Amino acid sequence: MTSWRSQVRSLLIPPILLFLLSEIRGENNLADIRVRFAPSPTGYLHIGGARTALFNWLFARHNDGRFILRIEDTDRERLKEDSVEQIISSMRWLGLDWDEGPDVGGDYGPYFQSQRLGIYLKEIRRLLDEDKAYYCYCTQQELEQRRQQAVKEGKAPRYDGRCRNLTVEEQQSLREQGRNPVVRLKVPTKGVTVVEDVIRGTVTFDNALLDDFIIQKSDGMPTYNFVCAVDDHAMEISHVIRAEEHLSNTPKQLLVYRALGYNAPVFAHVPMILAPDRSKLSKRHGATSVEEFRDQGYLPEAIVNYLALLGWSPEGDQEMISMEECAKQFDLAKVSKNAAIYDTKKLTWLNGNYIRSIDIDRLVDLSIPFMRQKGLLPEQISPDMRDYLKRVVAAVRERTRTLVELADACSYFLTDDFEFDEAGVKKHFLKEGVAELLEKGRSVLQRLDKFDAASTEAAYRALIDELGIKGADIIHPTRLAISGRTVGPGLFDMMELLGKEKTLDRMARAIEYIKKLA
RNA sequence: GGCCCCGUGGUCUAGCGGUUAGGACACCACCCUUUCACGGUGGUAACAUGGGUUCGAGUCCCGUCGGGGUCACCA
Repeated sequence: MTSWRSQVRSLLIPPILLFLLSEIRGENNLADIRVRFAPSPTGYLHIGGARTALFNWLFARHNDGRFILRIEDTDRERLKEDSVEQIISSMRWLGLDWDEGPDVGGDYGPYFQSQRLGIYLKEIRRLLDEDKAYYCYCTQQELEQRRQQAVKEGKAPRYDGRCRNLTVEEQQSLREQGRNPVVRLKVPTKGVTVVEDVIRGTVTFDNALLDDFIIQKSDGMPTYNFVCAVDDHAMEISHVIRAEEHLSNTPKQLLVYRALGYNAPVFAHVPMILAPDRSKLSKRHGATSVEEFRDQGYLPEAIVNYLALLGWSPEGDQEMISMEECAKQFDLAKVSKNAAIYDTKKLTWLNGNYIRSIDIDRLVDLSIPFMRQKGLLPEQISPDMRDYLKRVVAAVRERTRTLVELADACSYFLTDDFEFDEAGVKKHFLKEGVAELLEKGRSVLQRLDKFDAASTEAAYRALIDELGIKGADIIHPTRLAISGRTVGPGLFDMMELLGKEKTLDRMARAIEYIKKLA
C-alpha cells in the first residue's frame, strides 16, 4: 500500500505538499501497531521461531494491532520444498493466526519477498542515482582471498571500499571482462549508529567497524539487510520484534533506512532459546521443531504456554495461562534479556496439566491419531466405540502427560493382545498360591449380575475379609492379570470398563499362564 | 580475534537500594492410597567473581571470568 501510496503521491502531489502530508501523517504512527514474523523457508518452524512469532502475536493482540506473516525467500538456493506449508501449518496448529500474509492476503502484499523484486530494484536504483550506493566488481574469490589475508594478519576482514570511486571508464572495462557487479551501500566511516531497543535499551555501534555491505548480489537478487528494511517500511511495520541474533544486523538496516530516507520502526530483540547444552538450537538436539513436539503428543496450548513463560512472566505466580490471558497481560518491556535454555520437563508437566483439564471430547479427538498409530483402532469408529473410548480416556488421563503416553495407557482396553509386565510377574505371579487366589477372585466375580465398580469391589472386599488377607494381596495380581501391567486406573474401574466377559477371560488366561510358570 | 548482548538454585523466573531472596519444573521425604498418577505437607538448592558508590547493594558503576550472538554475493 505504501508503494502505491507513495507512487500516487509522487505523481500527483507537489513536493512541498508531500512534505507537509508526511509530517501530518507521520510515517511512524504508533497508534497503528503492525508487527511481522518473517521466517525464511529453509526448514521447519522450530521452537525459537515459534516463540518469536508468539511474542509478535501477543504484542499485536495486546495492542489491537495487526500481525503479518512475510516469507523471506530471497535465497533460492537454500529454499526448501514444502517449507512454507510446514511453517504455516505449524503456526495455525499453535493458534498463531495472522491478519495479513500469504494465503490470507492484505493491502501490503505480496507477502513473498521473491514477488516483490520490483520494489527492491526501484529502491536500489534510487540509491545508485543518489550516489548512496555503487557497483562493486570484485569477485567472490578475490574477496575471499583478501578476507583470509586479513585474518592472517590479525585484522578485521572488512571490504576495503576499493570500488567506491571507480570512473565510468574503469567500470566499463571491468564489465567488458565479463564481471557481474554487486551493489554496495556507502556506509559512513565515522560516527556511530544507535539502536534503541525496547528490551535491551540503547545499543551503540561504531560505524568504522562496518563495511560497505552488499545490498544486491551479482545475480540481481537483493540481500536480507536491504529487503528487510525496505519491506518493514513498505508494510508500515511499527515494531520489529525478532530474535537477538539480529541485533548486530540492526545498524546495517538502520543505515539502509537512513539512506532511503525512511523513519525507523521500534526494535525489540528477544533473547534466544538455547539447547540444554547452551548452544544454538539444531537438529542434533533432538526434537526442536513444532511438528516434532506435536508428534510426541504435546498439545498446542501447552507449547504456547511453555514458550510464553520462556523469557516473559505474567503477573503473580501464575504458571498455567491461556493465550488470551497472555495477550491481555503481554508487555515487551517485561521480556527478559537473557537467553533461555529450554527444558522439556516443564513442558511435559504443563502438558499433563492440560491433558487433565481440557474438554474430554477434544482430548478423545486429539488422542485418536495416536491410538491409530499403535494399531489400536478400527477404520470406522462407531458411536458405541466412541463412547467407550471416552470412558477409557477419562479413566487414564489423570496419569498421563503426553498423548503418546495416553494412547499407551489405553492400549489394553482396546486389545487383548498384551504381555504381562516382567517385573510384575516376578512380584505378583510367582507368589505361592496366586493361581488359587485368582481362581477364587474369578469365581466371586462370575456370580455377579451387575458388574460395575461398586459391585466388583464389594465382592472382592467380601472375599478379602473371608480369607483374612490384605487387599493388596489379591488386587495386584488381578490388575496384572487383566491389564498386563502393575500401574493404571483403580482396579474396579478397570473391571467395569472391560466388562464381565473380558475380565473373566483374562483372569482365566492369567491363571493358565501362572500354572505354566511353576 | 573484533564488535554486541547476557550472568538469581540443575532449568524457567519474581525482584526494579533496606526481603528470613518469592514462585514453578526437576529432585528427596512424608501424607493420601489397591498400584501409578493427581493432590497435600515439608526439604535440599541461587544472587559468577573482585573492586568501588552508599548508612545500606541481587538491585547502581568499573574490572575480571563465564555463556551466547555476530562478523557471507544466508536469512
